[in-house]
Amino acid sequence: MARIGKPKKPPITPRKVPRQKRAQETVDVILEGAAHVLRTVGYDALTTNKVATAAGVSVGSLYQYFPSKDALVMALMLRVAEKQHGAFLATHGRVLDAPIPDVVEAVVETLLESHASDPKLSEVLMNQVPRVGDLGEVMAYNEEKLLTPLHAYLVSRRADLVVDDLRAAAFVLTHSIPPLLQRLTMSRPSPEQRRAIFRELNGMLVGYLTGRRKRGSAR
Amino acid sequence: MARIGKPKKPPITPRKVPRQKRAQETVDVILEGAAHVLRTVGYDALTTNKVATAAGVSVGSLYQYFPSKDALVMALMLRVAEKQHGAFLATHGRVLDAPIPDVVEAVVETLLESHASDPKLSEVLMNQVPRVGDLGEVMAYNEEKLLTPLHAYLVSRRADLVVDDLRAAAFVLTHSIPPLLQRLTMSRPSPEQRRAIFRELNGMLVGYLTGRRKRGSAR
Amino acid sequence: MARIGKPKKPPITPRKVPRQKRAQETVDVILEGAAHVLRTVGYDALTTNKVATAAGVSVGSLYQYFPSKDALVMALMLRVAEKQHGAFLATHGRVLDAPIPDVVEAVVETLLESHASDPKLSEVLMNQVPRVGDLGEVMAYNEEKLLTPLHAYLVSRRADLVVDDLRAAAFVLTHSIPPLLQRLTMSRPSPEQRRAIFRELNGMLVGYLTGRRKRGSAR
Amino acid sequence: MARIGKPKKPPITPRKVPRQKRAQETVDVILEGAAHVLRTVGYDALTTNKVATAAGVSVGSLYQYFPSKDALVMALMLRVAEKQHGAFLATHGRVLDAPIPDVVEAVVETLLESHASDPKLSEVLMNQVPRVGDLGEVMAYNEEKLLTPLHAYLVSRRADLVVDDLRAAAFVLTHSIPPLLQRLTMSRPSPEQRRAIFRELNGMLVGYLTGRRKRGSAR
DNA sequence: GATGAATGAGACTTCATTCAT
DNA sequence: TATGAATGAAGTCTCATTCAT
Repeated sequence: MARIGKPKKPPITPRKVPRQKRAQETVDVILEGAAHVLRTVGYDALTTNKVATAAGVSVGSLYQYFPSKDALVMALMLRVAEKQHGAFLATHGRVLDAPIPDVVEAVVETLLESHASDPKLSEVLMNQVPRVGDLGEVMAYNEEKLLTPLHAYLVSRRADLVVDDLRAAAFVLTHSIPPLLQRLTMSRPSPEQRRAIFRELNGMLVGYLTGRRKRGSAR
Repeated sequence: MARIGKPKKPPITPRKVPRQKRAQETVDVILEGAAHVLRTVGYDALTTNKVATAAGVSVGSLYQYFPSKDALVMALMLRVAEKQHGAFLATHGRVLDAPIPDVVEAVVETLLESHASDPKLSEVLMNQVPRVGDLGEVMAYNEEKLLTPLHAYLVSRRADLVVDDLRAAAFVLTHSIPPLLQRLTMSRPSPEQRRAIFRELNGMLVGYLTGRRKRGSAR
Repeated sequence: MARIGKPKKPPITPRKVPRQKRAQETVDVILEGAAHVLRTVGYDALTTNKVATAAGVSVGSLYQYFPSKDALVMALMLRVAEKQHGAFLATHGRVLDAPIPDVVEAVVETLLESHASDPKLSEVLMNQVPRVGDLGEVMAYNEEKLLTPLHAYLVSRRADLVVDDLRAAAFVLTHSIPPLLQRLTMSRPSPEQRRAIFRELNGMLVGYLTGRRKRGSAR
Repeated sequence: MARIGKPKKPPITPRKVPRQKRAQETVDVILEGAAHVLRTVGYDALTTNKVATAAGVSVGSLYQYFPSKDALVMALMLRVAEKQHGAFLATHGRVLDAPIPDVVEAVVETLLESHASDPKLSEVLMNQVPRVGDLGEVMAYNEEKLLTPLHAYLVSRRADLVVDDLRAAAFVLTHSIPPLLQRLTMSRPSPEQRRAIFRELNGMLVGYLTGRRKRGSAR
């Protein structure tokens, strides 16, 4: 009575790289459709047919480029993450040599804004997509992406910091700030609340890194 | 692994409150079955039939006590959260009057341990259960539970703190520390790594709250 | 660009052995439905939904007992083959000690009739079911079933035979007669044609085995 | 492996007769592609796209020459059958006047070898292609092709035969020998087994036709 | 109350065929 | 004429939930 396990999820890597312009457009259109469906009905209720309809293409076309529902969602996640990471790197690069409090403020602001630019999509991606299998790996990978440049930055500014273990510090920052900002966005705060929390967070980080509570404060 | 949109969205409150001992036992057995299935195959592959089998009861009996799959998972989540919250409250109550660094250390330790007691189940519950609908509300509610006692605590120790906005501070702490600890557990760190990160986190929190980097440090 | 092969056909062994009377009835009803669909539209156009409808049950019930379309067809093939084999064994047993020409005639007659009793189903089973994978193995197995008793019979009557290599003879007979009879049935011969061919075949076999063309012929 | 009922049942005759050399080459290339795919993955997994890829042309081009998948497979079957029939006719013509045992041996040998030249393709064609609709007709037609020359031969040698009903005899021979040889090839026999079976078969046929067990045997 | 067989909507995915470029 | 992207009907199979026994 051979009982056979679940039949191997379909692959998740893109099925074919679009070569023609039309094909690339189709891919874009599908991803936009996926984003729309995700925002509208969430991950669980997303179906490949809904996405195809929303994108104005046939399911067949969708499967031409994405071998499975999860491959589609993954591609969208990667695209979003790339955009967010790009924003982070840009800001980070711009303020590299600024005083630490300015860096903290700019970076936190940027991270916050990357959720805010498409809050519903971010929320769904963070809260509804199950962190399992390939999807889970991609999410973990996306979160880890902050770690390396952050650690490098801490090292480069070591002289200005009071932190003992830079690697551990990078871990703490990488894994506590983004979730916090995500929950902040989710909680739809009033502008005052937002500002207050933003200020507290900045204060905590600056104090943690430099030992000083505030810009120029000698306490 | 087709996740199917629930057809009718049945009620989510327990169908009947078990009054008799045997009934309560059945409920326990079912919840243990659910926990087992969750640990074993994850949320997506959990089916009510698997749970019933794991629990050694029939699906029919399961539906006698839980009107839907979500009600079942929710009940389990509540039970786990209650246990974790109880541990938090116990620790918190025990150290109420201790020096702040001791409180921080004790509480962080407790939170960390509540994942460690059943890591696989915690992981699945945190990472795979979609935060949507009733389930999402329960999860948000569980996370928020920390906020009130934490805020009350900050108020009670206001004199010892350098924090400006206690409510905002409570928000920051409530929503950054648990995710961090969850990710720490997930990353299966070596004991040294774990200790280092633990130390950094404590340092950050104590510094943030008291303005002093370390216990007794005057810096 | 990982290209992944076909996603492992679902298992083909029965999913559960029916324990209750109702369940056994359902299984029977489903197999009858499958036979009906096979006769009506053939293997290629058989769908699990059509079978379920024809059987008056839901697809779900079908999948409760047969994990895939091919498992269903296979179960039916086994059932049919068993019946045919039973008929063969009965006849064979009955005439064991009769003169060889009588045995040949009786056995050929029986084999021919087992196609004739449900010619359309036999035809579909023989001609449309692809002999691949598990299905192919079952078909080969069914064909081979004749070999063993036939060989045993030849051995037991060795004294009366002029055949050199009994094993090779069994192979030749096993693999030439059934296909011939199947094609005979398929060709919807007139009774005279049928009788003529039947006579030729018997003549060929008796001559081959005994060296004599006809019953009592000394030629 | 969903076999999908063809929606519209398009015509099955070649869409255009290739007049130009280049077109004929394309047709050849496509048929070779089809043969390759058949050998490699079998009939069920054959898709027009796979064939086109294997042939190095586009699907569009394939449909330029073959109006449907079945037309394509049919064309290939006809081509193979023609080759096999040609070999049979050649041998048959060559030994027309030889002693019957020589004819039997030569013809059986030739038939056996026509499977052996491309065994995998033969196997797929015989075992996996459903004998339905046009495809079924072509296969039946291919099998029948032997009947006419065989009957003519028997008539021409009537004087040397002990057979009563030449038409019935032709039917028996036509429909029993090829399937037997096909199963012999399929069973991958050792050379000895092959020879033994070959000998038995020849013995049976010669005995049947001439009444003598062996070449020159007076028995 | 318990059991577990039955239900059936609906998800995912494939692939023969078409047609704009 | 060749190309290959697009189409979409249709098939297989799952699983939350019900209900007769």
